[in-house]
Amino acid sequence: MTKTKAGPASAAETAAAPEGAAVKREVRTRDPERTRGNILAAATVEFSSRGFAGASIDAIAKRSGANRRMIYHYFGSKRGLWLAVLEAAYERVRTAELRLHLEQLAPEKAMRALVAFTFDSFIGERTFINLLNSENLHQARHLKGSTRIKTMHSPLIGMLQDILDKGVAAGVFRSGIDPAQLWISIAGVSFFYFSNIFTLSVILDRDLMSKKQIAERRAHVVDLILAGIRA
Amino acid sequence: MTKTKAGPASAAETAAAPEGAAVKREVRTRDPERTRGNILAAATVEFSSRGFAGASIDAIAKRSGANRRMIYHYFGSKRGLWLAVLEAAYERVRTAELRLHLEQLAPEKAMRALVAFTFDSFIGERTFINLLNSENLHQARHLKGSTRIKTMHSPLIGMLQDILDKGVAAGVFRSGIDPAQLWISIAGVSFFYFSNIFTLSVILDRDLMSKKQIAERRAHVVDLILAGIRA
Amino acid sequence: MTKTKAGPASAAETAAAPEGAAVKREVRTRDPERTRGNILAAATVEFSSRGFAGASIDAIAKRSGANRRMIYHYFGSKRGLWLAVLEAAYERVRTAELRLHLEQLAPEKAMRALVAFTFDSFIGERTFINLLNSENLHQARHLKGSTRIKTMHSPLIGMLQDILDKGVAAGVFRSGIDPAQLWISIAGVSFFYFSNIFTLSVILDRDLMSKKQIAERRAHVVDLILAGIRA
Amino acid sequence: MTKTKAGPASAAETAAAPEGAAVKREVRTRDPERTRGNILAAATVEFSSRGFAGASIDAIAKRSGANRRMIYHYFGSKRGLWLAVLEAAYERVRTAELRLHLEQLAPEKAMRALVAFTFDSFIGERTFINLLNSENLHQARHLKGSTRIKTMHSPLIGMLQDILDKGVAAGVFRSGIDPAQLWISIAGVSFFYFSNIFTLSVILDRDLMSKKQIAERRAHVVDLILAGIRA
DNA sequence: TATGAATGAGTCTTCATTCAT
DNA sequence: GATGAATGAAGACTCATTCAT
Repeated sequence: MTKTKAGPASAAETAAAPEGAAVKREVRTRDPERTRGNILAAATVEFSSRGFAGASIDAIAKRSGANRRMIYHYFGSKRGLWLAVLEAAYERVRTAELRLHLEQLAPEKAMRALVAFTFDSFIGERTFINLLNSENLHQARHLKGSTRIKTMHSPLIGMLQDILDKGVAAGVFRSGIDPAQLWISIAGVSFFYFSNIFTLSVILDRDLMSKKQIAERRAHVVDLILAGIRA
Repeated sequence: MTKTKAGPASAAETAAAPEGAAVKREVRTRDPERTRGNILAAATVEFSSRGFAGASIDAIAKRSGANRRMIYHYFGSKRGLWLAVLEAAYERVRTAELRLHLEQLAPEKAMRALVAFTFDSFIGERTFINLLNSENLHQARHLKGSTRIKTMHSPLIGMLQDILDKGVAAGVFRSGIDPAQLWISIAGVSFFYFSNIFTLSVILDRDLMSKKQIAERRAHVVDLILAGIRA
Repeated sequence: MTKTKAGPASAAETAAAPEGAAVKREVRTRDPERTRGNILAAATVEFSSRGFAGASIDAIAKRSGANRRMIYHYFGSKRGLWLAVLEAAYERVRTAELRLHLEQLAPEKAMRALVAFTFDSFIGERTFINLLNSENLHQARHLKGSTRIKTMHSPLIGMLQDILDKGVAAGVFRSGIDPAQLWISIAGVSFFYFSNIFTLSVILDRDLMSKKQIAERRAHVVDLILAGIRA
Repeated sequence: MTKTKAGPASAAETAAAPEGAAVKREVRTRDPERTRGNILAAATVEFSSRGFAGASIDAIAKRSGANRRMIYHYFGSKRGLWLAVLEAAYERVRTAELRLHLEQLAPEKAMRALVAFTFDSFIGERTFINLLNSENLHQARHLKGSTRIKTMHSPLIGMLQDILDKGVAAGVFRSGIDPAQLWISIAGVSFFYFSNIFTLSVILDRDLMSKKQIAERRAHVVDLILAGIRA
């Protein structure tokens, strides 16, 4: 993201910009890449914590340390900014998924790892959850128009297919399981827990945010899925 | 628009107001119950389709056919109205759950019925999903203050406990399954599909809203859960 | 315009509101008719002196002494306000025209009076001129939608027809003159002088605003038209 | 968008830029005359169709294909640009007037030609009309400061004087007519028709833009003026 | 109970203009 | 000569809420 523009002063500046915090720079040099990045980071926080309608351009500008006008310069509109935030979030998730290497593992171990990875990816990260919920509230209006996201296919489904095939061949998994359906289920049992963690905590009268509860949930999820596909 | 003060003919008119539709009455008699109900119905639509921040008091007033001031009269504030909407939604869900009678069924059949019921309860109903997502976006701020909802415990968990116990005794289910965790899983695999149906449809490039896809999902969900708890 | 609402205090209040000036009232009682009127008066000044785009809702609100929000309450939008201003202006002009009684006069005298009246109606009144020019800049977009203005036909054309007929019968006017064309000409020779008075003053290097120049113009206009239709 | 520094092919390209159209060039060479001209053409369109306040520097920049900054480079400010547009418009009109040669014609024929020429000069050209109206809205603020325009006296008034003198000498025109007043009248009966063509069409319920109506108007105007000055 | 009038702070967005390169 | 980045003020319009009747 950072464009090294090789000025003598720039090295120090690009060093540490606390992401998400309001940025105050003494030296206001020109750095479009940085300005754009700051806005995007600020918008991600605001949008994900308040929803699309609840977030305000003003607050985003303030948080990013940039001028309000710059948002329109770089992103055109509130919706344009939202889309950029969404795309960046998807990209981050997909990138993380790509770092997962399960080819060498035995089917059962691989599946355990994949489920656990999916579960863990939601811990301490409401950002993506909230963005997804908001986008679904708007019926994926923005996502539909994004060619960029459409081409970012999740590698997880391909991995699942491979693992399932190997497991079936090894006689440990039952056959006939649609990997896409299974992926939705794995994501679902994890996502729902974190997405609805606040209301569920009230309804069930438990603190689902606690480490203990999360660990229990993790174990349950892995067990349930593994048992669910066993031969 | 024309206002005629309570004539003798008005009694018949107050009878049936189609809930959820914008109400246009020639004769506007005084009918607190009705006014309140109209506002609540209108607010449910607006809140669930636009989220808390996205919904406007004005739009709700217009849709309900009531005066803007009446909203404050009956519900105090936007947040008060939101809470009332939320409570009513929970109540509707709980009431539906109570109509479910699984006691006489064999454990497996009962479990299948319960999973299917949960799944079906989300079909064609984004209202509750959206309300829940919005409430979680706000970290259950309103729910926490509602004594009414806190006492409305879902009967499903109790049912699950019974079914699991019977199944374990009959040797068809494995033991050691936490009914609350299982309930979250059942809800999760169903909820996530419908909650994220728009983004998932784009990402997976399938029309998940189609009857065929929903039927497939339903079968997968029931199978997965049943297999997941089998002895 | 003033709606006498027969409260004991209202009499004093409705007395003298200096039209067009910023209104500051100590007692801020409710008086919709008055608020609406104040806004309309303020908008007329702003719109006519700055054009549609140049006028600002804020300035109109300030000048009217009303809240900015009230403008939207009463007129819906800037364009709605503009239309109301335009309609009121047309109404004032038509009303003035109706006070003209030329039936008893001899044809030549009547025609002189009508031309002079038309000319005089533009003296010291840029309001209507500017509104018309702005509306034409926008291709009569608003006027087209106004049923109210469409029904306000100018009585002048009918009068012209009568005068022409009588003059032809008396042998003082030539026949075959279209009253509508003549009306456009009478209006044109007067309107253009006042509408373009500033640029013409510069180009011709004369102060066309001076009383002397205006008197000369008036004489020329009356003479030209009279000579132009003479038999 | 791609910027290629002055290649050998660029010479041919700078030849003919269709004035008034948005310019898209692959090769963007340095051509001050052209850039200035493009801006001026774009500004003429924007200003004349939206008025001074309604036009935006941004839109002009976009339409001209030039950089926003260039406008300030060449014209200093929005007002400076407006003045340049106004001056160019006047120049075009004056140049057209100079091409009119009436010296050889008999007084009546010459006068007819002059009136018809004036009338025709407004057909299909709202540009100048709108610019004049806007400038008058601002009380000729910019025109007053333009030494250039002040020296561009309309040759028409001189021509009128000559024709009137010849006509009086020949006994066909009455004496004592001020050529400046007559010029204003000739312009007025023509200008007003076209300037207010939209509102008049609505009010009179006729399509004054139609060829038939314009022809009728032209005949009326010529006849009226000729009759108006006849001896 | 019910209503429309009224408010001030807020919304997103665009304005003309200047700065650094 | 030419460009894109950056700015603060202003644009129209909507917000949730309260007041007077």
